[in-house]
Amino acid sequence: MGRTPAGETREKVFAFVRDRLLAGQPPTVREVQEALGFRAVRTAQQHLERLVEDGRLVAGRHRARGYRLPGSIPGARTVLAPLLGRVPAGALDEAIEDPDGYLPVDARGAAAGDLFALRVRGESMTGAGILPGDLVIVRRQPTAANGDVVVARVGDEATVKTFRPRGRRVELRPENPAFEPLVVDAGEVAILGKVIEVRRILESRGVTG
Amino acid sequence: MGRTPAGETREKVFAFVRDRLLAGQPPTVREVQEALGFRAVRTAQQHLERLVEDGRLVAGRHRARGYRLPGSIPGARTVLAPLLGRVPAGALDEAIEDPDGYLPVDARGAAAGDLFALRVRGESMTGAGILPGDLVIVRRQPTAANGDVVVARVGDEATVKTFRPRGRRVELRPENPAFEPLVVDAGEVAILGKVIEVRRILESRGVTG
DNA sequence: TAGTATAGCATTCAAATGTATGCTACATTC
DNA sequence: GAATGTAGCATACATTTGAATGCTATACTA
Repeated sequence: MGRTPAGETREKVFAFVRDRLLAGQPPTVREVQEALGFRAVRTAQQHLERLVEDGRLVAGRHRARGYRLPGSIPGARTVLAPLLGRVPAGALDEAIEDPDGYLPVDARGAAAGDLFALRVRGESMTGAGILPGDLVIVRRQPTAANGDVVVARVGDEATVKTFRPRGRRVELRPENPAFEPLVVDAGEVAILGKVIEVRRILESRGVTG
Repeated sequence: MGRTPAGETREKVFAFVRDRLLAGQPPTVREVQEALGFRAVRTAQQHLERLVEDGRLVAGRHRARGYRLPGSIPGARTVLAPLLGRVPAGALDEAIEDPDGYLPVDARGAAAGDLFALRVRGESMTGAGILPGDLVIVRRQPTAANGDVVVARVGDEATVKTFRPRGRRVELRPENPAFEPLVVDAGEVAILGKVIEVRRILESRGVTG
């Protein structure tokens, strides 16, 4: 097999490895070989070595699937957040054990296990551009700042609302004039987490799972 | 070392593996062993086997770091869509070479290279829940169906609008009464793609770059 | 008390996988 | 045209890593 123009193949190698890494599937050298159509392992290996030399990849020595992107916690940028079918009445951990699927999320600044996703029901947040059926990505945290959009549980029901502390009480404010704010004692509301992203799927592709 | 209460250790094993998988770092059997403090590889291995039997994990045969969460093949359907800083006047491909970053997208039903992302400017689509600053995930396609939200280019400007064919003309309709629909000859408008997803980042985490 | 299932340990084997050696061929440069 | 750098191939080797064999000990149950 003849050679290809300078640098061209290497870009393809890098793109392949990068995509696999960001997708959470570190490739083996032989997977790179196969993906690029090389007949020799060594060829893929050399491309990877060059990418490491150029500082575009870093290699873990003798580690299976050991290539990583530099300057990043190994592969940790994109994580899969479990999509919970319903907000559980009990512990959140239990619901996470049996998700409806997973959403790929850029987790920069959030720990892997701290994220989950919910499907929004009702029109109480349409004023904030959160429509029924939208998916919210939530970072688990027990408190929130004034104005944060949070997932909170009052009694057995969990809702998405804007968080407004009112002294010893808490206002959970819908962003829709047709709905009434809910004001309860701080002790009666449990903050499950903060909404860090909203997604709307316009064309059904389902979710991974 | 004596035994621990039934099931307790297995839960820890599962939690460890799940967290590692969701973080994009599939563990080896020996990493599980070390993390749980087992003195024998076999012990970790057996726990993993049981988790597979119970259907809580799936194992790739003889694959290094081959354990996965069932029903989700992490990354297999997740691709990275390039985020274009501006809609290019010229060919889309050129802009894709130099993106502002990447967004992880569940690509079920779409080829990897067919997706890109744009940041929405202006308030012309607020009625459809698309706010300024939102990110739209776009699948490249030259045509669209009536009612699709599309990215279209008229002259040098690209906009996000609802697509309404009007015979030989095309109506690009904003979803905001404060804006006027744009009606032009079909020849004057180029459909760059269809918006298949809308995202809003409520807490700055940047985008994968 | 015997029986069974679970938890764990020590060790070995085999497959997967990273790494190295040596070679040919093409393109560019001097 | 020789030198040099890049691209690619075939193969061998070493480490990592998944999988297997056999054993001991504890808890629970019939």
